[in-house]
Amino acid sequence: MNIGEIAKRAGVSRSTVSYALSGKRPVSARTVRRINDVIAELGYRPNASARALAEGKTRTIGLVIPPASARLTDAQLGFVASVVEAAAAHDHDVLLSPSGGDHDRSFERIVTGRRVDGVILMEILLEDARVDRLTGAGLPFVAIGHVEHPGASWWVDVDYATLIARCVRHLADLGHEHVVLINRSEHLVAAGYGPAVRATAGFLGAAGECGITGHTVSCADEPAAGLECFERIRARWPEVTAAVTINEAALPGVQRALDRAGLDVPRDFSLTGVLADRLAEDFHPPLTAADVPAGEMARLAVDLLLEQIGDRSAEPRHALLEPAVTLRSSTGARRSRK
Amino acid sequence: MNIGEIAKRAGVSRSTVSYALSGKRPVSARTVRRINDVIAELGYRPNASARALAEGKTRTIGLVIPPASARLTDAQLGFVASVVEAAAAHDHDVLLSPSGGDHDRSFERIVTGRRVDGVILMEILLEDARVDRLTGAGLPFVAIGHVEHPGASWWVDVDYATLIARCVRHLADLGHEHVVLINRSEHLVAAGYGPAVRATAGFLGAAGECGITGHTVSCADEPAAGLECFERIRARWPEVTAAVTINEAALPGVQRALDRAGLDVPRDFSLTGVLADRLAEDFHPPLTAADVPAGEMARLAVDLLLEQIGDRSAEPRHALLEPAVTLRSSTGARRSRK
DNA sequence: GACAGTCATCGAACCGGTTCGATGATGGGA
DNA sequence: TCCCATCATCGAACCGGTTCGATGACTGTC
Repeated sequence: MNIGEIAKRAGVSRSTVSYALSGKRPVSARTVRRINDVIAELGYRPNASARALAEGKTRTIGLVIPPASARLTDAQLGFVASVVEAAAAHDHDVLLSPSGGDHDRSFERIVTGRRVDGVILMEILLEDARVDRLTGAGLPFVAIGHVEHPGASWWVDVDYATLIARCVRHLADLGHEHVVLINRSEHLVAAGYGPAVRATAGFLGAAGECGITGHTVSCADEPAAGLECFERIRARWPEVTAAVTINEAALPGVQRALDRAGLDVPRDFSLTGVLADRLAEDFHPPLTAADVPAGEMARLAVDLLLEQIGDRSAEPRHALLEPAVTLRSSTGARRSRK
Repeated sequence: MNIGEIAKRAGVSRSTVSYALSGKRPVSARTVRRINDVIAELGYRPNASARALAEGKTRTIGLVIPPASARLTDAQLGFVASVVEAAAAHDHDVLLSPSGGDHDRSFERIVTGRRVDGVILMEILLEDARVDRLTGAGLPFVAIGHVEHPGASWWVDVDYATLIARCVRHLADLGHEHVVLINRSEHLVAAGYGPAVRATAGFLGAAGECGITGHTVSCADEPAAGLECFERIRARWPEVTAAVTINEAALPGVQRALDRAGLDVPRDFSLTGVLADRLAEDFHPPLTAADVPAGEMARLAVDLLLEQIGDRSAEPRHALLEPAVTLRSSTGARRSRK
């Protein structure tokens, strides 16, 4: 069941079989046919490890995911699936590696064992040790999200600052004067998680420019936290008439809180933010929001990575996506209170 | 940066370095120390492909997932993450392969390329060609779910039939006489997806035994479908006072429909089923339900797979989990109507 | 009919590990 | 003092592919 066996049965040398399969040198049509017949008969497939060893290419990319303990969000899940599909479309496989927590052995295995040709790094922090580690190891990689000073690196990200700012301006245009940002968890903000930090910056900047009052709150990535968080907002800042959010997981809780308070969206309260289209559309009413296009980001990341693998000296490239804020039904003009 | 280089700098042969690293033959303490010093200095790590080729083991397991087009549910997502963690705990990596749709090249690559030592197969159908393919190829595998006639194979599953039957009996005990099963999508039922089919069987069987009326409906795996589905149920069978479900994704829609209809749970309507604990707890009120313990199943599957890989002639084993139906607050005695 | 130029194929080396049998050094016992 | 174990280490073969330089057969030309 190896190439030598095929060669023997076809009456040729091992190298001829190899060339017949790869097409890297001409082989007579008759010989190719004979070899193919034998291969079909025996159901032969080249051994991936042997090929990887000889070629120095594994045709595999590593995908570094957050550990299971930090429950993956819906968006992250979609991203993983899309990366796998995009890689499959290029005949590449995907090796998963949890990182963070105590699972850094896995990350090290991937980085130093030449198991993969390159890596896609999810959930980048503004300062991220893994980025330095990969740069140091000389392993091609594409980051999802970008560090504070990206320098010469490859990455794909959504421009949270700009998109959140657009949401704020949209609300200001509708007459809202007191708005709140429902951010991701305190922990992520403290750790310097890009989207959380940049959303805050974009929010406060735009609120200042528009001359309206902007409050920010952190909220754990769970429905229960969303409910609790929204009720706290109502209690603390009753004058707030609109919210902006990037916290997808908290959304069901926010929905529940709105229902419970008897607030009609958008008549009594407006809600918008940066969220996967699917979630925005599942809300009642559907949310005016900018998409987080996980599928597109995945495809882009894989394309960039393969480009980099193909030409190790290529100029670093990146993509900062700015999906449009899609108008749905969750934002409306502020009504005078009382 | 290869073993030869280490050997040269440490003044020993390649085999000595190999033995020092693996400990498969004794090496003098002095030599080990010298070798380790050189390795630490150069940051050497053995090449995984070369090792896999020589050992005939890749230390990698394949995880066959549904294609991204069939959006993964929350439970599936958690399962993937848990498999990766469990494998990492045994110093194994996980290679992902979407299957179904037009992505079967990827599945074939995994199966025939000796890229993995074994496979975990998600989302088994009652008749599943992939099971036969793997059996034929002689590649160790553990199925999540079991085919109709499992024969001598390895698998892990939740006993949907029994659990759903328990839910029905629980409702019957509370006095409910007209209950409905909210199943997964029509498509899955038709394709012979185990949980959907077995849930139906368990539901109808128990309803018959208890002498109550049981209706079944299919529902796509989306919140919107859940809402629509629940309203159809109310219109068609107004006498129904309780529902059993295995459709996690439809839950938010069901919740919305209950709210909209002004039904109080459990006073006016009871709801139970087989669902991930997390989702059951996020419901309002928290659902009385049996858990789908994705993490435990993942760990079990990995353990079984590694056992099988370690001893290829081991007797096939399987696990049919029967998590308890946890009483929360969503089921109550039927009130006489009107 | 000798010669150059293709074309198809072969053999050997290589990728970077593991493993087996052999060998030399050391020490203990008779 | 000789012999035999034991211990540490070495060299070579092997895993299953790819790739390079070489070789022989065939074709066409003058």
